[in-house]
Amino acid sequence: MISTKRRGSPELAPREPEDIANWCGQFQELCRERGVRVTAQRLAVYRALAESTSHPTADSIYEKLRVGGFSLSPATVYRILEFLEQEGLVRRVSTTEGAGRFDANLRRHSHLACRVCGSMMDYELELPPQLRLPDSGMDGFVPEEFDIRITGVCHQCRDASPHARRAAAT
Amino acid sequence: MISTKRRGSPELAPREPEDIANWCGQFQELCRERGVRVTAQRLAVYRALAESTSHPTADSIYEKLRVGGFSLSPATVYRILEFLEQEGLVRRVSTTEGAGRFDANLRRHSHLACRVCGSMMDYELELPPQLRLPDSGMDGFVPEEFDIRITGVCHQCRDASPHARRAAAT
DNA sequence: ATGTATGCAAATAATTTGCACGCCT
DNA sequence: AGGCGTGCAAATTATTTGCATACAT
Repeated sequence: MISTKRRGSPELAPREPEDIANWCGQFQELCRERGVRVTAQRLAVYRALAESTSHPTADSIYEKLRVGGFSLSPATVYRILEFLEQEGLVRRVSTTEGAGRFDANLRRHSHLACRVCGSMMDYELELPPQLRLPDSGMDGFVPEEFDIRITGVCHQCRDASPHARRAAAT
Repeated sequence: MISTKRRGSPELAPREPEDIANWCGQFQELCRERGVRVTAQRLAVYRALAESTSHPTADSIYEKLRVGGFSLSPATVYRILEFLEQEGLVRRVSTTEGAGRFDANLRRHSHLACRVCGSMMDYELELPPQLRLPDSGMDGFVPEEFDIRITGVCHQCRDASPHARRAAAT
Protein backbone atom coordinates (compact mmCIF):
# COMPACT_ATOMS: atom_id res chain seq x y z
CA MET A 1 0.00 0.00 0.00
CA ILE A 2 1.15 3.51 -0.54
CA SER A 3 1.02 6.42 1.85
CA THR A 4 -0.89 5.68 5.00
CA LYS A 5 0.85 4.65 8.15
CA ARG A 6 4.52 5.04 8.81
CA ARG A 7 6.77 2.58 10.53
CA GLY A 8 10.45 2.54 11.18
CA SER A 9 12.93 5.15 10.01
CA PRO A 10 12.39 7.65 12.85
CA GLU A 11 14.89 10.14 11.54
CA LEU A 12 15.71 9.82 7.90
CA ALA A 13 19.44 9.69 8.22
CA PRO A 14 21.18 11.45 5.37
CA ARG A 15 24.08 10.12 3.34
CA GLU A 16 27.32 11.98 2.64
CA PRO A 17 26.57 14.45 -0.18
CA GLU A 18 29.75 13.35 -1.84
CA ASP A 19 28.60 9.75 -2.06
CA ILE A 20 25.20 10.77 -3.34
CA ALA A 21 26.69 12.78 -6.17
CA ASN A 22 29.11 10.02 -7.07
CA TRP A 23 26.47 7.35 -7.02
CA CYS A 24 24.03 9.35 -9.13
CA GLY A 25 26.81 9.96 -11.61
CA GLN A 26 27.68 6.30 -11.76
CA PHE A 27 24.02 5.47 -12.12
CA GLN A 28 23.64 7.64 -15.19
CA GLU A 29 26.87 6.44 -16.70
CA LEU A 30 25.94 2.84 -16.17
CA CYS A 31 22.53 3.34 -17.74
CA ARG A 32 24.09 4.89 -20.83
CA GLU A 33 26.62 2.08 -21.09
CA ARG A 34 23.88 -0.49 -20.98
CA GLY A 35 21.63 1.45 -23.29
CA VAL A 36 18.80 1.84 -20.82
CA ARG A 37 17.01 5.13 -20.53
CA VAL A 38 17.76 7.64 -17.83
CA THR A 39 14.33 9.06 -17.10
CA ALA A 40 13.50 11.77 -14.59
CA GLN A 41 11.60 9.21 -12.52
CA ARG A 42 14.43 6.73 -12.44
CA LEU A 43 16.92 9.33 -11.41
CA ALA A 44 14.56 10.73 -8.79
CA VAL A 45 13.88 7.34 -7.25
CA TYR A 46 17.53 6.40 -7.31
CA ARG A 47 18.54 9.71 -5.76
CA ALA A 48 15.85 9.51 -3.08
CA LEU A 49 17.15 6.12 -2.10
CA ALA A 50 20.78 7.17 -2.28
CA GLU A 51 20.06 10.16 -0.05
CA SER A 52 18.76 7.96 2.73
CA THR A 53 20.54 5.55 5.02
CA SER A 54 17.33 4.33 6.60
CA HIS A 55 16.53 1.62 4.04
CA PRO A 56 13.18 3.00 3.00
CA THR A 57 10.23 1.10 1.61
CA ALA A 58 8.77 1.80 -1.82
CA ASP A 59 6.05 3.69 -0.03
CA SER A 60 8.34 6.02 1.86
CA ILE A 61 10.32 6.80 -1.27
CA TYR A 62 7.07 7.62 -3.01
CA GLU A 63 6.01 9.89 -0.16
CA LYS A 64 9.36 11.60 0.04
CA LEU A 65 9.29 12.45 -3.65
CA ARG A 66 5.68 13.47 -3.57
CA VAL A 67 6.19 15.78 -0.59
CA GLY A 68 9.23 17.16 -2.37
CA GLY A 69 6.98 18.18 -5.23
CA PHE A 70 7.94 15.45 -7.66
CA SER A 71 4.90 13.84 -9.19
CA LEU A 72 4.98 10.16 -10.06
CA SER A 73 2.92 7.05 -9.70
CA PRO A 74 3.28 4.45 -6.94
CA ALA A 75 3.45 1.71 -9.54
CA THR A 76 6.38 3.47 -11.12
CA VAL A 77 8.28 3.44 -7.85
CA TYR A 78 7.83 -0.31 -7.59
CA ARG A 79 8.82 -0.82 -11.21
CA ILE A 80 11.89 1.36 -10.88
CA LEU A 81 13.05 -0.30 -7.69
CA GLU A 82 12.75 -3.68 -9.35
CA PHE A 83 14.63 -2.34 -12.35
CA LEU A 84 17.40 -0.92 -10.19
CA GLU A 85 17.68 -4.17 -8.33
CA GLN A 86 18.02 -6.15 -11.53
CA GLU A 87 20.64 -3.73 -12.78
CA GLY A 88 22.53 -4.32 -9.58
CA LEU A 89 22.38 -0.64 -8.61
CA VAL A 90 20.33 -1.18 -5.52
CA ARG A 91 19.79 -4.00 -3.08
CA ARG A 92 16.76 -5.34 -1.38
CA VAL A 93 17.60 -5.86 2.26
CA SER A 94 16.25 -8.73 4.27
CA THR A 95 13.58 -7.92 6.82
CA THR A 96 11.11 -9.68 9.04
CA GLU A 97 8.39 -7.12 8.34
CA GLY A 98 5.78 -6.92 5.66
CA ALA A 99 7.14 -4.30 3.32
CA GLY A 100 10.27 -4.58 1.22
CA ARG A 101 13.14 -2.24 2.02
CA PHE A 102 15.95 -1.04 -0.18
CA ASP A 103 19.53 0.11 0.06
CA ALA A 104 21.68 2.00 -2.42
CA ASN A 105 24.82 1.23 -0.47
CA LEU A 106 26.52 -1.59 -2.36
CA ARG A 107 29.53 -1.80 -0.09
CA ARG A 108 29.41 -4.85 2.10
CA HIS A 109 27.96 -4.00 5.45
CA SER A 110 25.69 -5.28 8.17
CA HIS A 111 22.39 -3.93 9.47
CA LEU A 112 21.15 -3.03 12.91
CA ALA A 113 17.37 -3.47 13.08
CA CYS A 114 15.42 -2.07 16.03
CA ARG A 115 12.67 -4.46 17.05
CA VAL A 116 10.76 -1.62 18.73
CA CYS A 117 10.50 1.10 16.11
CA GLY A 118 11.55 -0.92 13.09
CA SER A 119 14.35 1.43 12.14
CA MET A 120 17.36 0.01 10.41
CA MET A 121 20.87 1.38 10.22
CA ASP A 122 24.08 0.39 8.57
CA TYR A 123 26.86 -1.09 10.62
CA GLU A 124 30.38 -1.75 9.47
CA LEU A 125 31.33 -5.10 10.86
CA GLU A 126 34.70 -6.23 9.72
CA LEU A 127 34.86 -9.97 9.71
CA PRO A 128 38.17 -11.67 10.36
CA PRO A 129 39.73 -12.33 6.96
CA GLN A 130 40.35 -15.95 7.83
CA LEU A 131 36.63 -16.54 8.24
CA ARG A 132 35.44 -18.91 5.53
CA LEU A 133 32.27 -20.80 4.95
CA PRO A 134 32.89 -24.48 5.61
CA ASP A 135 31.57 -26.66 2.79
CA SER A 136 30.17 -29.20 5.18
CA GLY A 137 26.47 -28.66 5.59
CA MET A 138 26.22 -26.54 2.47
CA ASP A 139 25.02 -29.51 0.49
CA GLY A 140 26.09 -28.17 -2.89
CA PHE A 141 24.79 -24.67 -2.29
CA VAL A 142 26.88 -22.03 -4.10
CA PRO A 143 27.16 -18.91 -1.94
CA GLU A 144 27.30 -15.51 -3.58
CA GLU A 145 26.49 -12.88 -1.00
CA PHE A 146 25.77 -12.61 2.64
CA ASP A 147 23.97 -10.20 4.88
CA ILE A 148 24.23 -9.99 8.63
CA ARG A 149 21.17 -8.65 10.35
CA ILE A 150 21.53 -7.70 13.99
CA THR A 151 18.31 -7.26 15.91
CA GLY A 152 18.06 -5.23 19.10
CA VAL A 153 16.91 -1.89 20.40
CA CYS A 154 18.06 1.42 19.03
CA HIS A 155 19.34 4.36 21.00
CA GLN A 156 16.06 6.29 20.89
CA CYS A 157 13.86 3.37 21.87
CA ARG A 158 16.16 2.33 24.65
CA ASP A 159 15.95 5.82 26.15
CA ALA A 160 12.19 5.85 25.77
CA SER A 161 11.69 2.59 27.65
CA PRO A 162 14.68 0.58 28.75
CA HIS A 163 13.41 -2.92 28.10
CA ALA A 164 16.59 -3.86 26.36
CA ARG A 165 18.10 -7.06 27.57
CA ARG A 166 21.65 -7.09 26.39
CA ALA A 167 22.29 -10.53 25.05
CA ALA A 168 23.35 -13.10 22.57
CA ALA A 169 24.97 -11.23 19.71
CA THR A 170 28.51 -12.43 20.29
CA MET B 1 -2.74 -14.86 0.36
CA ILE B 2 -3.57 -18.41 1.14
CA SER B 3 -3.26 -21.42 -1.11
CA THR B 4 -2.62 -20.49 -4.70
CA LYS B 5 0.86 -20.45 -6.14
CA ARG B 6 3.81 -22.08 -4.53
CA ARG B 7 7.30 -20.69 -4.29
CA GLY B 8 10.41 -21.89 -2.58
CA SER B 9 10.68 -24.99 -0.44
CA PRO B 10 11.07 -27.49 -3.28
CA GLU B 11 11.31 -30.50 -1.02
CA LEU B 12 9.97 -30.06 2.45
CA ALA B 13 13.01 -31.21 4.35
CA PRO B 14 12.09 -33.12 7.50
CA ARG B 15 13.47 -32.54 10.95
CA GLU B 16 14.84 -35.25 13.25
CA PRO B 17 11.81 -37.00 14.81
CA GLU B 18 13.55 -36.79 18.14
CA ASP B 19 13.75 -33.01 18.01
CA ILE B 20 10.15 -32.72 16.90
CA ALA B 21 8.94 -34.74 19.85
CA ASN B 22 11.10 -32.81 22.29
CA TRP B 23 10.05 -29.46 20.96
CA CYS B 24 6.36 -30.30 21.01
CA GLY B 25 6.76 -31.48 24.56
CA GLN B 26 8.51 -28.29 25.57
CA PHE B 27 5.86 -26.31 23.78
CA GLN B 28 3.06 -27.88 25.79
CA GLU B 29 4.95 -27.60 29.02
CA LEU B 30 5.73 -23.97 28.43
CA CYS B 31 2.12 -23.18 27.62
CA ARG B 32 0.94 -24.79 30.83
CA GLU B 33 3.57 -22.92 32.84
CA ARG B 34 2.43 -19.64 31.41
CA GLY B 35 -1.23 -20.49 31.73
CA VAL B 36 -2.01 -20.23 28.04
CA ARG B 37 -4.20 -22.82 26.41
CA VAL B 38 -2.83 -25.68 24.40
CA THR B 39 -5.43 -26.00 21.69
CA ALA B 40 -5.48 -28.56 18.91
CA GLN B 41 -4.82 -25.79 16.38
CA ARG B 42 -1.86 -24.38 18.25
CA LEU B 43 -0.26 -27.74 18.64
CA ALA B 44 -0.92 -28.62 15.00
CA VAL B 45 0.60 -25.39 13.71
CA TYR B 46 3.57 -25.68 16.00
CA ARG B 47 4.14 -29.30 15.03
CA ALA B 48 3.80 -28.57 11.31
CA LEU B 49 6.46 -25.92 11.65
CA ALA B 50 8.69 -28.05 13.83
CA GLU B 51 8.50 -30.89 11.32
CA SER B 52 9.88 -28.75 8.55
CA THR B 53 13.34 -27.33 8.02
CA SER B 54 12.30 -25.34 4.97
CA HIS B 55 11.11 -22.23 6.81
CA PRO B 56 7.56 -22.33 5.54
CA THR B 57 5.18 -19.43 5.09
CA ALA B 58 1.86 -19.21 6.91
CA ASP B 59 0.29 -20.31 3.66
CA SER B 60 2.32 -23.46 3.27
CA ILE B 61 1.68 -24.46 6.87
CA TYR B 62 -2.01 -23.96 6.26
CA GLU B 63 -1.85 -26.11 3.12
CA LYS B 64 0.16 -28.81 4.79
CA LEU B 65 -2.34 -29.13 7.61
CA ARG B 66 -5.30 -28.96 5.29
CA VAL B 67 -3.93 -31.65 2.99
CA GLY B 68 -3.17 -33.71 6.07
CA GLY B 69 -6.86 -33.62 6.92
CA PHE B 70 -6.70 -31.05 9.70
CA SER B 71 -9.31 -28.38 9.28
CA LEU B 72 -8.56 -24.85 10.39
CA SER B 73 -8.84 -21.29 9.17
CA PRO B 74 -6.07 -19.32 7.45
CA ALA B 75 -6.59 -16.47 9.91
CA THR B 76 -5.94 -18.88 12.73
CA VAL B 77 -2.61 -19.87 11.26
CA TYR B 78 -1.54 -16.24 11.16
CA ARG B 79 -2.78 -15.64 14.69
CA ILE B 80 -1.07 -18.71 16.04
CA LEU B 81 2.22 -17.93 14.35
CA GLU B 82 2.14 -14.45 15.83
CA PHE B 83 1.32 -15.94 19.21
CA LEU B 84 4.16 -18.44 18.98
CA GLU B 85 6.55 -15.70 17.98
CA GLN B 86 5.55 -13.57 20.95
CA GLU B 87 5.96 -16.52 23.26
CA GLY B 88 9.45 -16.98 21.89
CA LEU B 89 8.70 -20.48 20.64
CA VAL B 90 9.19 -19.68 17.01
CA ARG B 91 11.16 -17.18 15.03
CA ARG B 92 10.36 -15.15 12.00
CA VAL B 93 13.30 -15.36 9.65
CA SER B 94 14.44 -12.46 7.55
CA THR B 95 13.71 -12.64 3.84
CA THR B 96 13.77 -10.43 0.79
CA GLU B 97 10.53 -11.91 -0.55
CA GLY B 98 6.94 -10.95 0.02
CA ALA B 99 5.73 -13.58 2.41
CA GLY B 100 6.87 -14.07 5.99
CA ARG B 101 8.68 -17.29 6.81
CA PHE B 102 9.06 -19.05 10.12
CA ASP B 103 11.46 -21.32 11.93
CA ALA B 104 10.96 -23.48 15.00
CA ASN B 105 14.69 -24.00 15.37
CA LEU B 106 15.76 -21.68 18.18
CA ARG B 107 19.40 -22.72 18.15
CA ARG B 108 21.63 -20.09 16.63
CA HIS B 109 22.23 -20.83 12.98
CA SER B 110 22.56 -19.20 9.60
CA HIS B 111 20.44 -19.53 6.49
CA LEU B 112 21.24 -20.38 2.91
CA ALA B 113 18.69 -18.77 0.60
CA CYS B 114 18.51 -19.78 -3.07
CA ARG B 115 17.86 -16.76 -5.25
CA VAL B 116 16.50 -18.99 -8.04
CA CYS B 117 13.87 -21.18 -6.38
CA GLY B 118 13.55 -19.27 -3.12
CA SER B 119 14.30 -22.29 -0.96
CA MET B 120 15.97 -21.74 2.36
CA MET B 121 18.01 -24.13 4.44
CA ASP B 122 19.75 -24.03 7.75
CA TYR B 123 23.49 -23.79 7.89
CA GLU B 124 25.64 -24.20 10.95
CA LEU B 125 28.28 -21.52 10.74
CA GLU B 126 30.49 -21.45 13.74
CA LEU B 127 31.85 -17.99 14.26
CA PRO B 128 35.24 -17.58 15.84
CA PRO B 129 34.67 -17.07 19.56
CA GLN B 130 36.82 -13.95 19.57
CA LEU B 131 34.45 -12.24 17.16
CA ARG B 132 32.78 -9.33 18.90
CA LEU B 133 30.67 -6.45 17.75
CA PRO B 134 32.71 -3.27 18.01
CA ASP B 135 30.77 -0.50 19.74
CA SER B 136 31.97 2.10 17.29
CA GLY B 137 29.28 2.77 14.74
CA MET B 138 26.59 1.20 16.86
CA ASP B 139 25.48 4.58 18.09
CA GLY B 140 23.86 3.34 21.27
CA PHE B 141 22.12 0.40 19.64
CA VAL B 142 21.74 -2.55 22.00
CA PRO B 143 22.21 -5.81 20.10
CA GLU B 144 20.25 -8.87 21.12
CA GLU B 145 20.31 -11.36 18.28
CA PHE B 146 21.82 -11.77 14.90
CA ASP B 147 21.00 -13.69 11.79
CA ILE B 148 23.31 -14.37 8.89
CA ARG B 149 21.60 -14.82 5.57
CA ILE B 150 23.69 -16.24 2.76
CA THR B 151 22.28 -15.83 -0.73
CA GLY B 152 23.30 -18.01 -3.64
CA VAL B 153 22.12 -20.93 -5.72
CA CYS B 154 21.10 -24.25 -4.29
CA HIS B 155 22.24 -27.65 -5.44
CA GLN B 156 19.11 -28.39 -7.47
CA CYS B 157 19.00 -25.05 -9.23
CA ARG B 158 22.68 -25.14 -10.02
CA ASP B 159 22.27 -28.51 -11.70
CA ALA B 160 19.24 -27.31 -13.61
CA SER B 161 21.03 -24.30 -15.08
CA PRO B 162 24.55 -23.50 -14.00
CA HIS B 163 24.35 -19.72 -13.86
CA ALA B 164 26.01 -19.64 -10.49
CA ARG B 165 28.88 -17.22 -10.25
CA ARG B 166 30.86 -18.23 -7.23
CA ALA B 167 31.68 -15.06 -5.41
CA ALA B 168 31.85 -12.74 -2.50
CA ALA B 169 30.78 -14.70 0.54
CA THR B 170 34.14 -14.76 2.21
C1' DA C 1 9.87 7.30 -35.61
C1' DT C 2 10.16 3.70 -32.43
C1' DG C 3 9.95 1.41 -28.70
C1' DT C 4 10.26 1.65 -23.90
C1' DA C 5 8.63 3.96 -19.52
C1' DT C 6 4.88 5.90 -17.16
C1' DG C 7 0.17 6.64 -15.24
C1' DC C 8 -4.05 4.99 -13.90
C1' DA C 9 -6.99 1.66 -12.26
C1' DA C 10 -7.95 -2.98 -11.49
C1' DA C 11 -6.08 -7.39 -10.11
C1' DT C 12 -3.51 -10.08 -7.03
C1' DA C 13 -1.06 -11.41 -2.82
C1' DA C 14 -0.31 -11.28 2.11
C1' DT C 15 -2.05 -10.30 6.32
C1' DT C 16 -5.16 -8.31 9.84
C1' DT C 17 -9.48 -7.47 12.06
C1' DG C 18 -14.61 -7.45 13.69
C1' DC C 19 -17.88 -10.12 15.26
C1' DA C 20 -20.45 -14.24 16.53
C1' DC C 21 -20.02 -18.72 18.21
C1' DG C 22 -18.01 -22.57 20.58
C1' DC C 23 -15.25 -24.77 23.84
C1' DC C 24 -12.28 -25.20 27.89
C1' DT C 25 -11.93 -24.32 32.95
C1' DA D 1 -20.87 -18.44 33.56
C1' DG D 2 -16.81 -16.33 31.86
C1' DG D 3 -13.37 -15.69 28.74
C1' DC D 4 -10.26 -16.96 25.42
C1' DG D 5 -9.68 -19.11 20.76
C1' DT D 6 -11.55 -19.93 16.33
C1' DG D 7 -14.00 -19.37 11.88
C1' DC D 8 -15.75 -16.59 8.46
C1' DA D 9 -15.85 -12.72 5.75
C1' DA D 10 -14.57 -8.16 5.04
C1' DA D 11 -10.95 -4.74 5.52
C1' DT D 12 -6.11 -3.43 5.03
C1' DT D 13 -1.67 -3.41 3.29
C1' DA D 14 1.75 -4.46 -0.26
C1' DT D 15 2.71 -5.26 -4.80
C1' DT D 16 1.88 -6.41 -9.71
C1' DT D 17 -0.22 -6.00 -14.19
C1' DG D 18 -3.02 -4.45 -18.50
C1' DC D 19 -3.61 -1.03 -21.37
C1' DA D 20 -3.43 3.61 -23.35
C1' DT D 21 -0.44 7.50 -23.59
C1' DA D 22 3.92 10.15 -23.15
C1' DC D 23 8.62 10.68 -23.84
C1' DA D 24 13.73 9.59 -24.42
C1' DT D 25 16.95 8.40 -27.93
